[in-house]
Amino acid sequence: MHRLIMHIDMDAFFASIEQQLNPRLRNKPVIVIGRHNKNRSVVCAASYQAKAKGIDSGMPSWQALKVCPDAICVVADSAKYLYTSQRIFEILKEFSPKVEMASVDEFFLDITGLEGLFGSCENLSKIIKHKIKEEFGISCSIGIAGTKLISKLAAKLDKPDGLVIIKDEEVKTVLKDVPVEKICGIGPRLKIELNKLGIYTCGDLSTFPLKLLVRKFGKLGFFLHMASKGQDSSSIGQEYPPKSVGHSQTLSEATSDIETVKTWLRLLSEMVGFRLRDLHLQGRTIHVYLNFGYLVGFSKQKTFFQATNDGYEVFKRAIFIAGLEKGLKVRALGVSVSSLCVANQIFMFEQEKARNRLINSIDKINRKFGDWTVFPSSLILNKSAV
DNA sequence: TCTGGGGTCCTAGGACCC
DNA sequence: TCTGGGGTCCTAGGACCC
Repeated sequence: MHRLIMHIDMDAFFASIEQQLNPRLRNKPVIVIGRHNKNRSVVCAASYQAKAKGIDSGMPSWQALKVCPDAICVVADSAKYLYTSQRIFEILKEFSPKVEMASVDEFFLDITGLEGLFGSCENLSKIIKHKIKEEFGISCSIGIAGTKLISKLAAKLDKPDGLVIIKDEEVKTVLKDVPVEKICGIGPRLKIELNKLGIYTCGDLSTFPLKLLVRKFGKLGFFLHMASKGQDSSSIGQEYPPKSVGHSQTLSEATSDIETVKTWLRLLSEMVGFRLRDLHLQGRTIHVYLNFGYLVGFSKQKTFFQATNDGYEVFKRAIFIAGLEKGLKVRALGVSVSSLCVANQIFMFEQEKARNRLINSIDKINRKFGDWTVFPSSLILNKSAV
């Protein structure tokens, strides 16, 4: 049986939620930004009224405000969006057990065999759109095709509130004139490289010799070839544990004070440790990243014999790896942990056992009364920034 | 005013083992 | 005499996605 994949792409998700929750924002150009400082943020989402003025996500917010001075800025509240996203996931699960949350605002649904049950794909799409609209007051665009790749492309072709169905026999014709950069996985760099080879559309890409693509791009060459023909065998609904957990922060202004840098590393390490413990994971590889300005910085990593999810331990290792020197002007920094495995530490020594009891108690308090009710005293100067 | 923060995957070179 | 080839792990860096 032919597979049938539905891609559900929420329209201006963050901005739509904000407009729905605050009627004063409706029908107005709204931009959702990542942090309070309008000059050092980027647009996470723009309402369709803002998009009409030329604003789109990823744009620096100062630039967005230059383009559209009357845009209303709202600071992103990821907990709200994640909650809505999970609720949408639950709704979709009622239709098919094979659902996948591709990102906070995108879902894949395997609807193979469901057309009969709901009359047609169009009808099923209408029902899903209606359910989401009824519950959250927001719209989505739906793409349906035989593969994840093409269904995702289809959903983008008619936004907002669109529905595009691409049948297997139509794929070749539809893709022929689609610019290569519309394919998920082909970004700005790859676009330039392909253009240099005279490849501008998926049609161009599909007739380019596979041998040459592989010689130039390696494994990626295979993907490009398959993608240009709309072929993609990846399945839906497989859940994988995370491969890394990290946090990073851009400072409001660059600092050369090592103590401030250490304080931030401690905070980020504690946040990473807390999330790892929440996920019942621990990791052996610690990555530290320090940025000193535009395109200047480094990232270092080291793999340790013993896995950890203790924020203080992550911090100590991060400091060791970073080897902080005087005179560095730090603008942004990050800590992440990978080489993850299930946390099942056995503590041999009384001191370790006591430390573990302490961490568990702090986690319990913080879960009950909110993050950072209890926090390391060395963070006291910076708690306002948390 | 001058680009966030969360991730994934791939590559290439080096070390090391058998 | 003096070194093949496969495999794995580690590290740094880059491209890409939302």
